[in-house]
Amino acid sequence: MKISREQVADNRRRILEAAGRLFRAKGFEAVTVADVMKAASLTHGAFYGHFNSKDDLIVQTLAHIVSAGIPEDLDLTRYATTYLSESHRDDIAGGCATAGLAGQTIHQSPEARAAMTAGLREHIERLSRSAPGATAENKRRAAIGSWAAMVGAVILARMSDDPNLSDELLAQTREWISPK
Amino acid sequence: MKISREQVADNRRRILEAAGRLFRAKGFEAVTVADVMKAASLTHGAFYGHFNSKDDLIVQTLAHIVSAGIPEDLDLTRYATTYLSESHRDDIAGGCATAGLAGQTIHQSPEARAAMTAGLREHIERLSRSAPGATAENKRRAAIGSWAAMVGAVILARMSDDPNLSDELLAQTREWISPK
DNA sequence: CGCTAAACATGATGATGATCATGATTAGTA
DNA sequence: TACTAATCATGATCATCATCATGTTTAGCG
Repeated sequence: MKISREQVADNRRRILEAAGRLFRAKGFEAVTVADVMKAASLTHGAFYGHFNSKDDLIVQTLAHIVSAGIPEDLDLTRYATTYLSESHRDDIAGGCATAGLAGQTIHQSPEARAAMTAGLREHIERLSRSAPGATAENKRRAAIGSWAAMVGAVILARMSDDPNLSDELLAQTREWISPK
Repeated sequence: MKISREQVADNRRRILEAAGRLFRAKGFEAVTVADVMKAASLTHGAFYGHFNSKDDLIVQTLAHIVSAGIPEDLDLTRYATTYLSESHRDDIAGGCATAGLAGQTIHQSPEARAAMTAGLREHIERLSRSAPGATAENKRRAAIGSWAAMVGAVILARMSDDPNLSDELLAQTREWISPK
């Protein structure tokens, strides 16, 4: 059965969406092509009509996730509060792609790293605008420092199997960031 | 051929050592049991005399890495400088296990997460002692905030495919941490 | 209104890798 | 000095995927 152009575009979108959630939830290696296609309500055979390979899917997915979802005008303090919330920590599949996938992307293809790096650069610039500081350089420093702490704290909080320690990591980092 | 007790103990040590380096360098999934055994100068068949499974190896390796190598009396500022150095960023196989494996451990067995959490708790306590701050609570906050930033910065710096951005992430985070 | 090629489903194929089975050697012990 | 069991090497399994091959349907075009 052939499918309409809109249907095809929607299928591709659903595949990328499903892949994004699954990759964040389980990591690149633990997710199979069949898993992704099933989550997108398709069969594994249809996959290669959309992508050249699983590596290709990873790159496309990263580009798709990373470019979307950054609020244009964000307040760093407010953003940090949301980012370091328990609900964001618990929403791995829907949460920040950097926190969820940066560690894994280090071992991926150059293209995948490039996609993530592009997102990282943009994110830092976005944060710099609303960061505290007199000079542009100070703002950028605050943005990078805060961003590193946010990403690190969420990763550590997700890794900890002790709920109290996990909560504390988020809370202390929240406090630690704001007064600076 | 049977082997002397010391030889066996040494073999096990070499397996854990090799696994530690390989896991950090390539991630858990990308490393095969045969890879590890080869790096330890043994054949894959001997593996199951030492460990029950690959998952078991992961747990033992994490416990082994995490418990070792933390200086008893460290100065937080000095430690941060070393941690956020380019040489540490580039030494993935020999560098900090938290930065190298925390992101992956989230998706591992409960035992693996427990091993990492134990190391994390100990590390935070160690850092708290030398952290700046009037009260114990302030010291702990500084330790957690700094540690989150260090881990996050190294992960992001390793992920970036742009050397300049990577260097900047380390340098800015270094500056961002110290003045507080 | 037919044609053609795209889009998907189904069912291989092939490689990889974790784990097991077997056999040889010898350290440790009686 | 003989015996036993531990340790390792070699060579299977067995399951899991990524990827490919083929067939079917039909959207979109002439």
